[in-house]
Amino acid sequence: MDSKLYIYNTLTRKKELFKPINPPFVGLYACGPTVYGDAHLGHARQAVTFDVLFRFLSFLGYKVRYIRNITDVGHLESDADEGEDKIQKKARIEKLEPMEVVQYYMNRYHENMRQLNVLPPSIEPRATGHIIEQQQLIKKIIDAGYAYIVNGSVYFDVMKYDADHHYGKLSGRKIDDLLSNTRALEGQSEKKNPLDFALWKKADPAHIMHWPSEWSEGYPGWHVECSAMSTKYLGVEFDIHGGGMDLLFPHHECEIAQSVAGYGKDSVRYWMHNNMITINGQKMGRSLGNFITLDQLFAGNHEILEQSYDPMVVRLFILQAHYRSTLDFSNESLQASEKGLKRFIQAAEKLGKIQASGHSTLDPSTLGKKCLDAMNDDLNTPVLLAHLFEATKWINAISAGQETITTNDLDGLKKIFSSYLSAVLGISLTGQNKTGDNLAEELIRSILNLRTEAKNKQDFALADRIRNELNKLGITIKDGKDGVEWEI
RNA sequence: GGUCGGUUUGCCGAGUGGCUAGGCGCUGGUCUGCAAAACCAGUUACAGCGGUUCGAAUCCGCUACCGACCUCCA
Repeated sequence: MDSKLYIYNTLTRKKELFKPINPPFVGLYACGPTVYGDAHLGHARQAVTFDVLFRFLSFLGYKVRYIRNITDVGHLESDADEGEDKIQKKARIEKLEPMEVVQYYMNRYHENMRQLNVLPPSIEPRATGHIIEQQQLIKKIIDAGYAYIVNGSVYFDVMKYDADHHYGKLSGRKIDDLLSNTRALEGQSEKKNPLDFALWKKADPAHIMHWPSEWSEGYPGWHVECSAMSTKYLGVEFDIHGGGMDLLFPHHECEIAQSVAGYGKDSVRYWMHNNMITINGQKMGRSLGNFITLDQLFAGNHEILEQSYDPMVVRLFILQAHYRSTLDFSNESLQASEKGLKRFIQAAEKLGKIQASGHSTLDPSTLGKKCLDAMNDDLNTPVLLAHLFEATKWINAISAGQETITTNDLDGLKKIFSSYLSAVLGISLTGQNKTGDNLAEELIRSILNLRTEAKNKQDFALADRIRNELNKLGITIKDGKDGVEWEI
């Protein structure tokens, strides 16, 4: 395994040569969603980013164990470890079991991932299924002296930890700065210090999800699940841990502290963080309420969407930017990606029909290396795509008879398309660019446009005929002052 | 306020001390009954001001603006 993959390590703020701890095995962990709402574009970016990493490592020949968790308990709504569990809140509002909420949104998440051609991870552990592992880790941290118990809750002692190690080394924070910036809730906190975070919380009587423990009937804190589950399946030390940049602090910082405190060493070799999707220059986020869900995107069902977008279009849109840059949502950009995808699909079709010749007028021999170099450079998917677009230009030229290619070179070209575009980037080129539903909608829309034209020409006989024909199919037409509406 | 990051051609978005990123759009062309589609060609920018350098969009400094994190968030 002699790869030259460089990845940007948030811990060192540098691109580093990737060396697995136990080649050819690679352990990869990425923070998945908290399932209390539909997945949005930001979740798609996280999932696609680490899916591509998973695919590329596998492509390079590594045996990758990819863990992507589902958070189904434990994240509270407000700061200072107070407030209501989000899943519980949803359950209370909708009169469901918390596990029903979890199952519902998890199913929908999986469906969205399938649509985006995101491969299932090797293991998808859930926090509620690893309460014991979390308790074991908490116990280790207590035994090591880095946690204290108050009224049945267990808190991580950040000051004590920082005295021995360095709390803030991932996010570049200093404990003094953090302290001067905490919005401390004076008085009622059980914590010794506002920076301390909960490892285990005693459940108040209204709390639905709780488990027995030696400290109290309660539930695990925000950050333990990832530390417990990653090390359970990947070992105390593993290769890569990823997630969104917004998890960098405090979530991942706390994970490091927990590992060092509990296991006596850092668990993670390479920390990777994908950047945010922005909308009008501002971060898209659940808490900001400015997000577009994937279902809305795929259906065109949101006021700022001019049309629906195929999941593959969304995937290509995401991959046309580097994962560490912010990516701004706009209809124009998505539409540009839609055209680009079409270009790839048509090139792939042509590629299957090209006849080889005695000699090549183009030299595709270096293309494979360029593609590999792009990916090796911290997963530079936009550059890889640029090379692949270059290849489509060649394919078009060969197809038009302007250039010729040998069987050998043709095979090479085909191989590059299938390995990089399909296998590594996960762009599916089946040509099923539109779902059946979207196609039907567009057919109806174009028929209605014909009718509008007829009406404009005073050809009411034709216009009425179209309406009657559609009526027979159960489609009702409603002429309004803002245009034609229809429903089935 | 602290920490970090960004400012690239009409839009999105890579990149690098000297050589065309790419996609979309636009313009022109090929094709075509017309149109569309498709294809081909053209479209050379790097916030401002200083500095380092033979040479900087690329390194350094300052200024302006934008954003992220510091509270749950992918």
